[in-house]
Amino acid sequence: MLALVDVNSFYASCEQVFRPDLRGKPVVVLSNNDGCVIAASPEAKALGLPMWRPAFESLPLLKQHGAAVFSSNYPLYGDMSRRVMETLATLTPALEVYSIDEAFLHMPDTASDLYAYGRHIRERVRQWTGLPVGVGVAPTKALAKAANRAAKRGGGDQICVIADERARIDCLRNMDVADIWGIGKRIAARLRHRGVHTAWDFTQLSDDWVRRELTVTGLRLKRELEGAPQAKLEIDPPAKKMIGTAKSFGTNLSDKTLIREALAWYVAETGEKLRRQNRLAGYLTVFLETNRFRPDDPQYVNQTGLRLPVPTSDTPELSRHALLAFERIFRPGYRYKKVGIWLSDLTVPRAVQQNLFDPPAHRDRSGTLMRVVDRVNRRYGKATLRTASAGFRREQWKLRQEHLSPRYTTRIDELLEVRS
DNA sequence: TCTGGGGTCCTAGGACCC
DNA sequence: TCTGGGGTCCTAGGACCC
Repeated sequence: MLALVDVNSFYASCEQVFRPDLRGKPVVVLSNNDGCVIAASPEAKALGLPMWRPAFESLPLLKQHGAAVFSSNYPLYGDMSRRVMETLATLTPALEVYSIDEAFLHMPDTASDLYAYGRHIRERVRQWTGLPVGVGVAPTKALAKAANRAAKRGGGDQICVIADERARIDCLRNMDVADIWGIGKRIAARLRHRGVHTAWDFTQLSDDWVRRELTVTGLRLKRELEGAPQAKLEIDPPAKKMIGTAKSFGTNLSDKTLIREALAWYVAETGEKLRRQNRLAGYLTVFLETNRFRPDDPQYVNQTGLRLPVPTSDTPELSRHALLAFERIFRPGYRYKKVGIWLSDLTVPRAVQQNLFDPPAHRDRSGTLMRVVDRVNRRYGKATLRTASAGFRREQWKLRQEHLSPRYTTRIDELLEVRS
C-alpha cells in the first residue's frame, strides 16, 4: 500500500509556523511578482477567494477581513519542505518526493492498522515541523491521490484509506472527473461532453476509446484507478531534462538593453543550477513575450533555440549564445513582460565529445572560474560576481515582493526573535 | 498600476540521412 | 497506371502537474 502525504495550504502554513499570532486567522501567499493568490489558510479560503485570481482583485476583500498577506518566500518553503521530507523518511522504507509539499511513501509491512499509521504520520510531522498534513492510502498512486483528496473533503482527521473494492468505488463515485490526477480542464470538458461526470464514470469507459482519445497516458490512468499499479515510486529522483529560468518583470519593458540585462541575469542563475546538478547543456532556448493580459497592447511571442558548439556550463559562454539567440527574436516597439532561457540536452561532464579546436585545458580553466564564482555568490549573496552583461539596473526590472517574510531557517541574521 | 515559475510527457510533421 | 523503407533530429503544439 502507498500513501500520498501532502501539507495543507503549504505556503500559508509555513508562514504561520513562525507567526503564532496568525494561527487560526486568514493568511494568503502570493505568487512571484505578487501576482496572484496561490495559497490560503482555511480561514482565508472560507472568505471565498479563488486561487489564481490577480492579487489586486482580491486584496480589498482580504484587507477588509484583516487577512495577512505574504509574498512567496521560496528559501523558507524549500527548507521547510526538506524538514517534512526528512521526517517522512523516518516513517517509511521508501519515499518519493513528488513536489515541494507532497510525497508518496510505502506503508511499512508492520503497519497492520493503516488508518492508525496515517494518524501517526500526521502527528509526527506536526510535532517535528509544526505543519499539518493530509494522508491518502491506497494500492496505486492515482488512487492514493484520490484518497488524499477525499481526506481533505472529509474535514475530519485528514486521513482516508482505500483498502477494499467498496472503499474504492465509494471514493471514485464521489469524485468529480476534473479532480482526477492527470485530468486537466481541457480533457475534463471533453469528458463531460460525453456524459462522464465522476471518476467512477471515467473508469467505465472502454479502453479503446480512452487509448484513442487520451493517448497511453489516459489509459495508464484508467488502470491505476481500477487498482492496477502502472508506476512505481521513484526513490532516486530522475535527472532533469531541462533547466531554465523565466520570470516576469516588475513592469513591462520596451528598452532592449534592460531586457538583455535581465536575460543575462537569468542565464547566470540557470548556469548555477546546472553546475549544482553537475550537468552540461548541449542546447539552449531563449524566449520572449509581451503581456497577454493586455489585449489592447500589440502582442508578440517568440522563441528560438541553438545547439552549443560543445556542451558547457560556463556562464559567460552560455550568455554569449543566449544574447545571440535573443538578437534573432527581439523586435522593437513592443512592451515586453517576460524573457526566459531553457537549457536542454543535458549531459554529465565526463561524457562530453571534445572539440578539436577548443582543447580541454581551456575548459578546465572555465570550471575553476565558475567554482570560484559560485562560492563567492553563495557566501556574499546572489550575483555578487556576475558578467557585465547582467548590468547594474536590476531595480528597473526585478520582480515585486512587497510582503516578504524573513528567511527564518536559512539566514542567521533573519532568525526569529523571541522577547520575554 | 497590478495576472507565476519550473517542469514532464505525447503527438505530428518536415527535413534530411542511407 | 505504377514511384521504398527505415531511421534521426528538430520544431511546434497540446496537455498536464505542483
